[in-house]
Amino acid sequence: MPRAQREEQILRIAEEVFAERGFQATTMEDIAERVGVTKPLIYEYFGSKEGLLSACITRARTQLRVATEAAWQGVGAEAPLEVVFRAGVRAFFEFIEEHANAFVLIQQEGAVASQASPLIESIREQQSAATMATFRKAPALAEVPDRLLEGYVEVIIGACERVAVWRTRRPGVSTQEATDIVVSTVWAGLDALLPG
Amino acid sequence: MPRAQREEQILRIAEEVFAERGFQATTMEDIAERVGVTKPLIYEYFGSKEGLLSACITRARTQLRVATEAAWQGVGAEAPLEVVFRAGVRAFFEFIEEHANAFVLIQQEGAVASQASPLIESIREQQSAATMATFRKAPALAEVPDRLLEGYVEVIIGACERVAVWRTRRPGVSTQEATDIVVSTVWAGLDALLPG
DNA sequence: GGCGTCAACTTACCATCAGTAAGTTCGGTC
DNA sequence: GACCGAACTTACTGATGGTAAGTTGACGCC
Repeated sequence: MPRAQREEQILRIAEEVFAERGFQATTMEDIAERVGVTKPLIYEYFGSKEGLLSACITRARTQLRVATEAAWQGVGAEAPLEVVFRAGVRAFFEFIEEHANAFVLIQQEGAVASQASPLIESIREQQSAATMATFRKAPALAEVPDRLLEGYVEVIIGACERVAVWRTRRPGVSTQEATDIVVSTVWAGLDALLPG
Repeated sequence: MPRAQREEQILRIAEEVFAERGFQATTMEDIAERVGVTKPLIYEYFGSKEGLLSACITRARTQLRVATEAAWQGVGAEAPLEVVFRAGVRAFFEFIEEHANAFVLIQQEGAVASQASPLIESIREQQSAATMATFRKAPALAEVPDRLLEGYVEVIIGACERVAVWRTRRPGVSTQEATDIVVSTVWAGLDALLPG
């Protein structure tokens, strides 16, 4: 099997196994066996156990970024800020629903590995930065100082993550409802920043 | 040295070492050496490496609970909801500032260990439950359905955590400012729930 | 004052698993 | 049909989590 294809397969399976058993409890041979190869091949491709986890996380990060960008694209650049904001939040909850594995992985493996922790943090930073960029484009928010806006964006990122976790314990809550909770809580505060 | 005292010493040092190097990179002998005993004694007292981490986290959870309760106590039960709310948020940021070690530990070791992840989650749940209980006492929120209120509480917990992390990258932000960001963002949404 | 006993602690060991060195196989290319 | 490089394996090492079997010493008790 060509390398690129094998790597993709390993990543898919590793994400699954890590999510099931946790990083620590998973051995490289567990994964190798399930893929149908032997350990050294995985070391050849990913360097170490942490390297493999890192690759899984990086993959998830890219997928989330693509999904978020698509959502904003879909709503159009000239839509009112609230609509853009809502589209991004909604895309997040839909992404989580579709990639439950990746979410469990990230949720559970906050940082077994010294490398993983910053990487997971980098997912949040990616989302913060993207949200900042979107807000910065809105003329209504032009006057708001950077630092304050950054703080608000952090509130949003934290709120989304926590509500997503809460949803896993409350399966009745739809993505729509989750979106509404975040938007309605935070929007009023954000709205107060707008002139008038 | 009597057991209770030795256990406390081990916990203090373990929290330090775990926070410094990360859970995985820390060996039981690192800790034993720094304490001035040998490995098996720590196993005798805490059962396993995960058991030791769990004990560290549980300790931090208790400390946070005590700090939060003290803050609410201090403000009085009849204070307006916003005042009580603000006191809790502020206590959180002050706690984080005083217990940077514990916060790094929890932040970094989201879940090396299968046992640790639910325990860290239980800290958030402890804070959610306490906040829920406080809100439920407020007559103004009596009409709000449980599930919606739960969602709002999750937003608050997530916002606090994320802003706390953000602060570690932005050392200029005071606890007062962090409190203001969370309260001003979320309060407007919460206020909208109040009748009138 | 010796004797038992229990808590605090150590020495010496095992088992597992991350990581590696040295191949082997095989498909394509000249 | 000899060469070469990519994909892959066998067989090993070393570190470290965890444990079994002591040792030491303080304290109570007759």
